[in-house]
Amino acid sequence: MRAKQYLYARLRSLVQDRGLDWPEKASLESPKKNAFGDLASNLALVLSKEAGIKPRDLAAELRTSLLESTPELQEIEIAGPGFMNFFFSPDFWRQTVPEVLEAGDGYGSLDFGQGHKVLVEFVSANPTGPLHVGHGRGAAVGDSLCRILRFAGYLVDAEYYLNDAGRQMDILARSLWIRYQQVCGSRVELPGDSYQGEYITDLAEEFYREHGRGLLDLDEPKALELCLDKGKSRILAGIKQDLQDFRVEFDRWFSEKELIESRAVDKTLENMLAGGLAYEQDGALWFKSTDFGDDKDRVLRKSDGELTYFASDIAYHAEKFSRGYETLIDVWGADHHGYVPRMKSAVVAQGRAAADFEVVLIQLVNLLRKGEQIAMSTRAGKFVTLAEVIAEVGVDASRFTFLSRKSDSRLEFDLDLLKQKSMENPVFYVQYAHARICSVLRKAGESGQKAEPDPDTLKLLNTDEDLELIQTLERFPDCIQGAARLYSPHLVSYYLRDLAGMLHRYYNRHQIVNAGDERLTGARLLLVKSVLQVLKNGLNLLGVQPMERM
RNA sequence: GCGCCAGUAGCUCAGCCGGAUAGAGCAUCUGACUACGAAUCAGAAGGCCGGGUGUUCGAAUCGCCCCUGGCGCACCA
Repeated sequence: MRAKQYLYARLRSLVQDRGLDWPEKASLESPKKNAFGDLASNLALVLSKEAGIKPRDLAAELRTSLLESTPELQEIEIAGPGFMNFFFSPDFWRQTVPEVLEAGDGYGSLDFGQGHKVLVEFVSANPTGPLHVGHGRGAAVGDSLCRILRFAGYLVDAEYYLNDAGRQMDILARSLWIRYQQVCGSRVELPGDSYQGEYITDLAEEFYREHGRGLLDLDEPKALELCLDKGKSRILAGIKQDLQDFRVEFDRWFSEKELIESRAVDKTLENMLAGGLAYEQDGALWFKSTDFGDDKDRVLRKSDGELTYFASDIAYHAEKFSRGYETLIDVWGADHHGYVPRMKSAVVAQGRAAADFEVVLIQLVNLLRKGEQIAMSTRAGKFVTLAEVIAEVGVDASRFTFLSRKSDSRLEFDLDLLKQKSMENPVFYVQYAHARICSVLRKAGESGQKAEPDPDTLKLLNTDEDLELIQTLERFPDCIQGAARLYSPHLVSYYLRDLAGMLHRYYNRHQIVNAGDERLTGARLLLVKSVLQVLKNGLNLLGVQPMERM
């Protein structure tokens, strides 16, 4: 990041000296191959036409003026059709080490978000049953995204939208009511659309222990109301517990029921009708979403007077904006992707830019045991819960795995594999690197070997492995920026695997403690300390614990 | 039928706002512990980037057409 900013500033002023603007398509990136320099740019290629000079000639001119004005640049090579490959002096790179150590837990944090207010809504599972593995993935991604965006300079709140109104809650109440009657010995059948999971029976039995057969004397509506309250609060308490165990925090739990009771939904519909965004037809109220790019108009209020979920979702999102958030991010299951254009059009209809509302889609989790797929069905109550997964493989391995893939592609989650402490399980690879450094530092402490971050000491970090490691540390802020810009936590986990790999390589190649030279040991201790810091910062963003011992 | 996502090494996946010889881990084979943690490392092997076509100096990446798989297309939630 530092090198890039430094070079960008200088290149840009050279471009401006020619009376030109920095072209959109010009790149400045660390190339895949070391031979292509520490940083490489296609600037000359892209600018050539506008500047009226052949790419390689332009590159040569830029090269000359840069080398004269910037001592930090050791060499610039011109390659191929006109790429410029920049090589910084080792001293420039080595400055990264004290920079990391000085910034500490803040290393990698950015002003990229510029205090922009963002609301991330995720999980938002109906409180009709415990969270399962799929919710776990959404929880891990949403939570990690919040952490990353905060680190990147956004003001972020995390919110859980509680669908505690409507038909699903009624079904829950009825399911519980019938199970209760069954526990009391009545011969009533569970309707086909009921929740059939065992947790309902457990709740019914708990209910029985508290009230005996007393509820049987109540009117059915009264009994159902009790069942609804009881079921909802118990299940919600379970969800909250699971999320807490999974290290997922929310700033707010937003109740749909309260939204409706506050008449916010009605008001939103009235406004839409008044503003010509909605119309009545066939006894129903319709949103003219086709005016905003949707492929058909959508119903807001059914002809029987019931609100659709879409109606309360529109009101809810309007409400979020009214609380001052500039960008709304929703984390949804990928099976809801068809809902995205409709929600976008609603946001645009409310006078917001389409980009103010973004949806991160989470693909299915394919749960495996011994290589065999485990079939799941929510309605039938046959699923593996998040709590079970946490108990079996632990929070760290689960979270890291959930965050190790692009969220929009399917994920294989093999319970047996994740319990193994092998390379099949990359979380250990990264945590091991962290623990290894801790161990080295302990050893160094025991024998009183110290690290002094002065320039002369740092100069001893002069091998290829030293510089490679340092350059990777220097890229950490770029990684954060990318993850924040693309809403992609998995980029952080890939980065950490890279960094851990380099550390392991370094460790096998170079002696740190007892390196034979006190100052050399000191220099290497500084280096691994800064690696430790970056591993820690990165793991924190994933919600994975940096272990000191394993 | 329409739309969205995916198709990259035997397996699981990165890379995708165009960039140079396409990467990683696992699995396979060969090596490395009398110094700091071998849960590690070094090396080998492995590819018409689903197929075709266009755009251009340059395409895994962008456009169009097809094939395959998943998911959506309600006055459902």
